[in-house]
Amino acid sequence: MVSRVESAAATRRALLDAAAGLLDSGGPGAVTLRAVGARAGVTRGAPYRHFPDKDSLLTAVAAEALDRLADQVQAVRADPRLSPADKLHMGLSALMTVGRRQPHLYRLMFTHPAGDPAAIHAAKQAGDRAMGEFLGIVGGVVGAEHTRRFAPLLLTSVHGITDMEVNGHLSADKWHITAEELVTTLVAMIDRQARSG
Amino acid sequence: MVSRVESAAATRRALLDAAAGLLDSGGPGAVTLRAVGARAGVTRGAPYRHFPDKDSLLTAVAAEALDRLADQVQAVRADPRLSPADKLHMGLSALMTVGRRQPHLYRLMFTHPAGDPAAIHAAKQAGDRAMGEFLGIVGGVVGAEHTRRFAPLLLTSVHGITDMEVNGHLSADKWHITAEELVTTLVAMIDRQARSG
DNA sequence: ATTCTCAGATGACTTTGTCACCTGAATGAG
DNA sequence: CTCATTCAGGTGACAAAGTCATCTGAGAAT
Repeated sequence: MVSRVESAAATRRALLDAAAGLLDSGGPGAVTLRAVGARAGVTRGAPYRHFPDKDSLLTAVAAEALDRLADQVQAVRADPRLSPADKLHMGLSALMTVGRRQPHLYRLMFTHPAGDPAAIHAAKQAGDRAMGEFLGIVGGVVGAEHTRRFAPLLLTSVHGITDMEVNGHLSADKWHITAEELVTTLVAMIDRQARSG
Repeated sequence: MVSRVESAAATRRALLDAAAGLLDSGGPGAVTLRAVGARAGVTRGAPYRHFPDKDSLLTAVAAEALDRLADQVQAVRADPRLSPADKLHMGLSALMTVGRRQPHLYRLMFTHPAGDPAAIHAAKQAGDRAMGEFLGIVGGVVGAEHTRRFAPLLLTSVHGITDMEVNGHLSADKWHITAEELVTTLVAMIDRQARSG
């Protein structure tokens, strides 16, 4: 026996999963409310019982992805078995992995959120949390006094590297370098800079 | 008296300008073929005489923007009055300026091009040219032997900084740092690194 | 037991991309 | 100069998709 709220929660979950699945497999163009509904086992109008509009649904998907990322980074940060350098590497890898495995979702995560204010706020909240976790990890490597300067640089740069790769602008043919090499170089440079002055 | 080809070329030009204008002022959602046609002084079906589909039109807009960027960077690179450091600064500024003044266009430029193969090819071509100019400028600063390593890093990083700023993920409130500071730090680091090791 | 609430279904409207077809003017052959 | 041709552009039509008004039936509250 399923209570009404349980059923509603399950549908909401199914809608989010359906939207994320369609986004992954077919890109933004494949995410239609009709397809989302069908995949979630409901009809085209049902999503409006859970989200004010399509944008809000997409933004909720982005918020969940950012939350998952924040969780991952938090877990890495809290793992006492890892060295600060390893934490940094794993944290950055987590970000790049999203870009590689779910390029459309990655784009959604870093696009200005749209939809109703509540959804937008949730996405920003999740993004801020993810960023906060990254800041903590970077701080463990370069020291608190350098965090303000280097953490944002590291994050934006790795995002740029990932974004360019995701969009096919990092073809190995022409650049003769991989995303990993770029990140390694960057981290080494920042590490050295923070150490020496 | 306007020959037929002149008229057609003018319409094509008007369509591209209209699409770019709508993109700038209203975002991707405002770019409908009907609106583009109206703004260009033709009707909804006319664009199909010049572009196979909407994606190809957008890709052509992106290609032109990339070409303009390449021209700008080329001009900077060729200016004998500028020092290598100034060229680098101006080249990177040109990129960031596009992001700030035309955020939607900027996104379009760095998104995987869609549409018919010819349009896609043109966009890639323009992108490659812009990249080549940047490579040249960076090479003038860090030396040819370091270009392969640092030019892509610089470009992807500055793109990431710009993209994050454009999408509102660089709020000064939380990061306590500006895009300019990030770029300055990055350039200084790379410069130092290339000089010493 | 009755009424209420709300998730979900359905029909309808609007916008938009796209295509088939039509039209008139510039062009090129004779 | 005349006429057939080519092609940019207009028009009608259709399907897909977002959105809303309305309806319905099953759980929840009284």
